[in-house]
Amino acid sequence: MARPRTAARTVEHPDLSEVSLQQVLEALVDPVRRMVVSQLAGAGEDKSCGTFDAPVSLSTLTHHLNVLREAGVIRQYYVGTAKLNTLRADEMEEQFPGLLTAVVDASAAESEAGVA
Amino acid sequence: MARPRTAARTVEHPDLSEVSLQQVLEALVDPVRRMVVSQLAGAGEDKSCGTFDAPVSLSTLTHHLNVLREAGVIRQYYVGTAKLNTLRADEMEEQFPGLLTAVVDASAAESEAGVA
DNA sequence: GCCATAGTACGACCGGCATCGAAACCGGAC
DNA sequence: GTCCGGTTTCGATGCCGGTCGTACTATGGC
Repeated sequence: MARPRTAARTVEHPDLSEVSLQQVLEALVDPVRRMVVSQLAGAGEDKSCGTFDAPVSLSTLTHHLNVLREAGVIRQYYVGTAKLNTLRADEMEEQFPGLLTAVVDASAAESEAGVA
Repeated sequence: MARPRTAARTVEHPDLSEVSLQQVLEALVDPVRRMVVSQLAGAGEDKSCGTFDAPVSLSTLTHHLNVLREAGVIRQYYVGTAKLNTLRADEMEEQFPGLLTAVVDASAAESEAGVA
């Protein structure tokens, strides 16, 4: 595969114009993935794979992160051994106005209600 | 079953406060159901079951309408032999602000782009 | 009463997705 | 070089939801 030795591992990210609404909705419909998105939105900071609080195994979590990345919801990049994740909130807002916000807000509202 | 003979057939609708975000997203993630919602939003008028343009059989369409109703997205009521469907847009907006709008708008934008 | 029309209920089939464990991998620390 | 922690890949499994056909019910018109 002629993998470059010197370059840091890179990750492919779709241009949001190539992502379908269907993909985004499928990405957001899974509760685990919505948890991830919520935690990213709430943290305000990038999180590495291992720092998510999700009731699944690590391999499953990796899968979910892949789905989110392919749907253009998150961006991933390597820093040393860690792989950090960040929301592509601004780009999403441009391509699907209000969508991510609505889901994150509703999700937050719901978990608040659950706590209260 | 002590089914009343004289009363018109009635349909059960959930209170939107009892509907979970999960349910709504699951309802909106299916392309056929999103078609239905888009057509309802676009028509501005109530549509009977048979008037939807969807690539599925009638029984499947009935199933989709049931899912949408149980998710609180649409309201159904009988008029003679017809069963009319209408969006619960206002209530949805209150319970899940911006969500339905974002999906419908994105859906419309996407199909426009497809046509263009 | 009888028929036509509109919609529904039921059961079956099938494909896809979430999930996991185990093994491989990679980069950095020592 | 060697080890380790973090992350990914792979294959297998199991479940859930979309789909359909058919049989059924209900309403309204004749």
